Amino acid sequence: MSRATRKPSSDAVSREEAARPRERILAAASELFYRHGIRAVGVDAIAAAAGTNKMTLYRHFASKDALVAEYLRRLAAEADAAWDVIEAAHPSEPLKQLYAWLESMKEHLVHGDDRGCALANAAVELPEKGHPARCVIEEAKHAQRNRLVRLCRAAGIDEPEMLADELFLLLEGARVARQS
Amino acid sequence: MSRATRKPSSDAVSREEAARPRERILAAASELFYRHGIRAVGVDAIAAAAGTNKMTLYRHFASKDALVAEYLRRLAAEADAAWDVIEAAHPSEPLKQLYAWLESMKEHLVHGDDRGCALANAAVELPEKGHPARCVIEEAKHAQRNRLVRLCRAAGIDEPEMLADELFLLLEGARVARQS
DNA sequence: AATCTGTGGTACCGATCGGTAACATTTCTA
DNA sequence: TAGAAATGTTACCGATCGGTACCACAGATT
Repeated sequence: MSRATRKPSSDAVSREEAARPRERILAAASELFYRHGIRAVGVDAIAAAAGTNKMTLYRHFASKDALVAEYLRRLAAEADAAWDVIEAAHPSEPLKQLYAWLESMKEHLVHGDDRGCALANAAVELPEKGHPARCVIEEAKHAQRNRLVRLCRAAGIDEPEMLADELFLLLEGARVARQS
Repeated sequence: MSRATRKPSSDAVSREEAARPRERILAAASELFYRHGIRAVGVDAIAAAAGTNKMTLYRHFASKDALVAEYLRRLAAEADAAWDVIEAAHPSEPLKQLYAWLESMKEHLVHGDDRGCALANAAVELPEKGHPARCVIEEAKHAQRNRLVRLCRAAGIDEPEMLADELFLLLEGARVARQS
């Protein structure tokens, strides 16, 4: 009805908040994919939620699969950025970084995020080997685990890989258990 | 082409192996749902894999959702039966039961089952609150956890709920991590 | 003013989905 | 053996899916 997505140049604010269609589409897709599942959301619904239409969507993304891949790539990048923030907050204090990470994970578990890990969910919904999103998922998960291992090692823990795997699996388990 | 699903009465073997359509449909659905995901499998594919057709499927199940619910109900029942087998194998030895359970879980993780927990996957694919399958999933997961808690308590463990939750989450995490 | 690019709008395509109608066929049972 | 019940077969329905063609309209550039 009363959308105000027009005239992005005359309004300095809308340049930032009602960003270019590509960003709005990605934002809408993120929310809908996470909340309702990837296969449950059609491209029409995404375009509508982004305040645009299907054509514009397909001008920015070659296919729905490409959009899904980009959605997961963004998630992986955000997770990596969160790691960087924690690292910057406690420079050269790996143990504090570890605690900060655990705290942030706890926060995600307690509030919101009641649909678990978006990457893991995507892996469940897209089991086909050749899907362009699968390699994104696997790479991201490996990166997360490696980063955790590195941190445990830097913290001087005896068996860094053991603890990292344990934490990693516990976190994944908690996220998947929260849904049921 | 050369299906031999006819004449179940004249052949004593086919009475057992090529069972009634309802069982064949459930078996086919179980395999397809687990391997490719629930939303990715159509009723036509299930009927074809079961050596029958869509009409017969709909004579035994009111809808696809009902079939999904029954599929999950069967899984929960099988898991419960596995518990009973372990319990019967080591009567009044809860610690041995616990080890046997861990061993069987390890077995499931190492061989096959590379798509994780079917119930958890279903929870990811069917996030809608009102879906008939959701209550089945939640009830089954609660039952699993309760049984594990009871066993830990019977084994004389100090904080049975703590250990049970830890094992439970680790298992869920391992299963979901195996996919990525 | 003319043009070019990005976007919105709409209508449409072929495929597939869950689900049903109607009828032929087989199998069980009385 | 005759009828009842279950199954097989085919065609179809409306809805939705991912994806595209075509044209109108806006803003920026020259």
